[in-house]
Amino acid sequence: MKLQPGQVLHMVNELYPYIIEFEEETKSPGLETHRKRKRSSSSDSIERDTAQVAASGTGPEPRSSLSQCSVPPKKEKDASTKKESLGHWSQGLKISMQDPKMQVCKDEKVVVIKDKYPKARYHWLVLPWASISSLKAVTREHLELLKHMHTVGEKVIADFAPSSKLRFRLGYHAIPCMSHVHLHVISQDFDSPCLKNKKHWNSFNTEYFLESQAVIKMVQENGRVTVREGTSELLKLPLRCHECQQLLPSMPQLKEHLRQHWTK
DNA sequence: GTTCTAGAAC
DNA sequence: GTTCTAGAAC
Repeated sequence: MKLQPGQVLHMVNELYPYIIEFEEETKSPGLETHRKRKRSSSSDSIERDTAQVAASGTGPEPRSSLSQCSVPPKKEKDASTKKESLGHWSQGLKISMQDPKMQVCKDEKVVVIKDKYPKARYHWLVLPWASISSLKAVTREHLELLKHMHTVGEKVIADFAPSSKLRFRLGYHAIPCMSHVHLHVISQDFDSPCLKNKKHWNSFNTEYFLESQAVIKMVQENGRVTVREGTSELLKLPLRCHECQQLLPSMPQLKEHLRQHWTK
């Protein structure tokens, strides 16, 4: 949907059934900082506006206005079948990273959030503000950004993990499910109820997990990130302990085995 | 990415 | 009979 000049978009907090996204404009890079500033200030004004709308609009007949807002018209079928652009799960990071409640820390280039389903005691994601869909889209232009993401990842460990012998790894999934480039910063205890299956395990404990340093080196030398053929098959490999290489026959047994490596 | 669950594996 | 995995989700 496209707003026409002068058209007014009314939204009511918590009641509006759609997610509002502002499409990235592909203009000259010189306008970038200006655009960013403009967007953040406009979102401020949107929050104020919606507060006013909600206060005045829900006064006399809250029930009727609520039902009007929350029931989407059925003819909007094409919006959901379109492309995976709006509320699709794979776009979840784009929404989480904008949510101040999710943000662990941020600077002018990146934001850090906690993984919504952490696979270890400490599991953060470092995301660039710039919209980079995946590692496939990464070029030498992003080299400094990748280095910065790594630095911020290490800073988060220093600032938020208790000073202990807890080991961390920083890296990317070779074939991520979620859109928007994100650096995993994950402690090596793998002590988490969200760690449930072979895919979870192997995505962090095979070559499916690309070390941040290796990715940086690859971009430095080749100008892009290439993923080996058959990488998706790595997720089906047998379960092997990352500390002692022992093979475990099932996830419950792997999780039980991992306990013995925890520092007590 | 997760949830759910049929049926394989034990 | 119970545990566990792996594939569908409209």
